[in-house]
Amino acid sequence: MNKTICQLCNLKSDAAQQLNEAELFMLGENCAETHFQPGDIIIKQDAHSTNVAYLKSGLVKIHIEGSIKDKIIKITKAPAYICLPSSFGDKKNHFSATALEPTTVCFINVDMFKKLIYENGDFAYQIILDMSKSELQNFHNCLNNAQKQNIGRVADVILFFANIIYNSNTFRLPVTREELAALAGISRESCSRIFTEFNNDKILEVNGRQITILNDKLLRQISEKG
Amino acid sequence: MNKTICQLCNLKSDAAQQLNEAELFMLGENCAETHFQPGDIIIKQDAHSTNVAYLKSGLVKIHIEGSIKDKIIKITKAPAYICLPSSFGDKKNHFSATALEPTTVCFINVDMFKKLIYENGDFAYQIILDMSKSELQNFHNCLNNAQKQNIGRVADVILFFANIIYNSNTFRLPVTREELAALAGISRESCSRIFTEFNNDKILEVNGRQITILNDKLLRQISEKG
DNA sequence: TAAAATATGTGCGCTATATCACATTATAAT
DNA sequence: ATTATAATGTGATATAGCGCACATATTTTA
Repeated sequence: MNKTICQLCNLKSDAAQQLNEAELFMLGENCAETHFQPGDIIIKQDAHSTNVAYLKSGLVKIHIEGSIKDKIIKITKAPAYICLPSSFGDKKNHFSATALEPTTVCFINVDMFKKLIYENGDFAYQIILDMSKSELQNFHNCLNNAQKQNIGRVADVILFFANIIYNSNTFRLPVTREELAALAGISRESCSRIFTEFNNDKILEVNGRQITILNDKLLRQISEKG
Repeated sequence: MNKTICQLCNLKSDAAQQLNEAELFMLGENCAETHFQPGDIIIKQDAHSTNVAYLKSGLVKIHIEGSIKDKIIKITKAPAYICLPSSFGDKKNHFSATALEPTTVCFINVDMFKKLIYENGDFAYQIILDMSKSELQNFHNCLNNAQKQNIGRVADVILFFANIIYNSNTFRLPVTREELAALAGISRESCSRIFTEFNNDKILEVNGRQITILNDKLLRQISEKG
């Protein structure tokens, strides 16, 4: 396992910022930094999980492979631990994670991670805080998808990219229409039609994957009303 | 705040079982045991959250009040911490919790709870383990609801009561048809029709809320196929 | 640069399911 | 016991959105 120098890292997680020099050294000794290109699989569903994955930089999709279609659970940007719950308990990956942009991941030995939880209360608390926020976010997503109709879901996804991922009203989608549909939980065709509609109604300017939000207010209304 | 004697409690959570005498004493000093009857509100959505809620005995529904309809997120039986993620971070209840059966809840001061996380690594680790399992379960539920059609969702809910809650093929539903529909994410009418169908097809014997599973195998198939 | 493979757009019919309307039956309140 | 209230069942209707089929455009590979 390639060793990493965590002490010098300026992209530490909130939790790792609670660690002292000695703990950071230990962490580095049990940590492997790996780079991924778009499309590379970072975590493979159903595989044995022996490491905690910390997303140091980049963007990934968390997805689950069904019999036919792939369902995208969520899109996560750095910094974040990904698929943390899979690392505990049954030690099996419940989901896959695939890079959408060039991405750096630190794989941390799960026993070392546990040791840090046991020995550093501040670290443990930060992990719990992270998991709490993540879980509430997930619930929010699930409910949105459960209650809204297609147009609202697509509006949601666009606002998510604009506000959470890129902090800009102009951005290039990191996913295909098919993936966007899988994230919104709708069919590719419906997704396509809604993009056309948004473009015609001057809510978006759509140029392939290049998106500009023209009518933010209306888009929000659509997202809220469902 | 009524004091509780946690040392003598034989319904301790996995986490609390990691505590020593002194810690259990402290816990008891910052803990109020309260009883609820079916229909009683245990946690109110949007209210300020100052306590962690431990479900010592009984059964509750976790739900979110929409503008018109109520969506039931999940049903949780004792022993379990409920709405834990709401207690951290923004300290606001994101969901409501309502008793479905006579229920006992221990409200634990959140600062005491944090203190235990900071000071006892085994306690912290158990909490993380609990949250991990709970989150994976939630994901599973969300995905089911996202991908299955109505008949599969209803089959799911019935199997959930039989296998997870009551461990029996004969049981009395603790919820109305309307609530069951809100849990499955479908309309009351559709739910009603599916019950009739299951009864006609001799998959279930339905007598109001009294349910007997007659054809477990078929019910599982329906649940899996969606 | 050509060819193959993906990705995307769009018309059309079908079906699952929500919703309305109302009858009927339980349950709670007086 | 009797009324009021809530819960449940069921027919009829409307429609959102899926899936198919195929055209077109874009990207990748050879």
